[in-house]
Amino acid sequence: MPPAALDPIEVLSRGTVDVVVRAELEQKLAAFARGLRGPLRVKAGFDPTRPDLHLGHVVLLQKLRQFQQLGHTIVFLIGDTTAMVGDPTGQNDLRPRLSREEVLAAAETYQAQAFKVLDRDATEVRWNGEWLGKLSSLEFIELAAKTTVARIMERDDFEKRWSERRPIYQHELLYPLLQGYDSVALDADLELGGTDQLFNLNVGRDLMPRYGKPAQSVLTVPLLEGTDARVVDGRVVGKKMSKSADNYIGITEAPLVMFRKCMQIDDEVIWRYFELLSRRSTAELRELRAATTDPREPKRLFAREMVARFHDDEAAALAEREFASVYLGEGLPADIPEVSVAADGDTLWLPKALVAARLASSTSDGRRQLTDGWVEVDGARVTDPKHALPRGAYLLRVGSKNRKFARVTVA
RNA sequence: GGAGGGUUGCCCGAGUGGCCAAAGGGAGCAGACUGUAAAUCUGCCGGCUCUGCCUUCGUUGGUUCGAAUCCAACACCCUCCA
Repeated sequence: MPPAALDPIEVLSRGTVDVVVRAELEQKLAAFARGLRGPLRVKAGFDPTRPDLHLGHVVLLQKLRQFQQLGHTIVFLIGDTTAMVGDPTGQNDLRPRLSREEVLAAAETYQAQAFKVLDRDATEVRWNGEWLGKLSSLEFIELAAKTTVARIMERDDFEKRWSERRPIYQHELLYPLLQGYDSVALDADLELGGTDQLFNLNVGRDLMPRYGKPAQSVLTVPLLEGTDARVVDGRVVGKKMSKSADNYIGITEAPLVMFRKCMQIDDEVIWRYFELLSRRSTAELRELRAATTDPREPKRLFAREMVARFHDDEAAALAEREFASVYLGEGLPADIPEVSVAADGDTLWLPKALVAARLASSTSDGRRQLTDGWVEVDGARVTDPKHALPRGAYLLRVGSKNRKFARVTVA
């Protein structure tokens, strides 16, 4: 991808939601561009609890990357201490406390994945335990004295719970203060986060002048809609991408899986993905969209771009060919899961083989698949729910369009 | 503290003694049509080597030949009164 010189104004516009305060931030960027000041310290906090990054996380990482490309410094803050407090999410579920080892392991994976997007050399990695761990109770009280209850209660979630007389724990009120204090400790010039972080980011902005430091600017990026999103009346509608909703594209997923998931994105929604995730310029995308006659083409381009980015060009080319062969033709995927199962007597009942190969969730399910005609053994359809496989090796296929494969050895 | 309403499968929601593994919708899965998009249509959608059996309708116990349905106690949620 040609990393064309980035325009700071575009960085602030494309794929952003709130920019607080825009004029102020533009001024900081312009001052740097004219050599009147050093690079901005751009902070973003990461909760070291969810190690598997997907494209939704990439939206933020990519925005950070753009600031790196403009020459600024990214401060990648691992919230090892705040993770133990838990950001009040409005849910009343208390997050399980993580052990030190778990936090370290999660942070490790997180970084390994994040640096697929960020330039490690232009990134400063910090842990907030560094200063939060040292905060004395006196200092902590001082910190608390710098904001009012009214200010904290402005947060929608708190306001709502208060009016509904639902519990708000004191530590929840303190969380934004800790996050804000991070900005003080890091001398952040700008903090980035998802739209759901706007309040917390602004607390940091408010806090800094009270410590005699210039207020950080704040920029939020949208929470990417999942792969099941649709466009209704010209707007993208859908739940945010998440593993639990199973509407995600993980950046460590196999090339073929990634390619396929991209191809399954809605024709209109794909432009949202392009806007937030592609390295192509806005102008280029506009042209592409105008020139598109076959709606599959932009999806192929996007799929290729993502696979190339998280794997490499070769993998992307291969995934595209494999996709055409496996899902559009009669080819077999390169890696088919293999399992070996012990025969039950001399044979193995086919539904059990399907379960063992994880193609069916239960023997009842497997039996249904058979009677519904989904199953092929070595290329021949089998519909008898009592079918049993003698000892030997078999290639199982379930589904004809959206197919899944497994090699099973009955031993 | 008093009075009433509620708790059903992934979600919403019907069902008030057998015909209930439980209507209907949504989600999901597979298929047709396509371009592995959408929309539409069709089938499936608790488990079990399955024309049968087992477990499920907040929890526990009871009535009954038989309970998601009736009774009791308990838990949680909602509304009204104090």
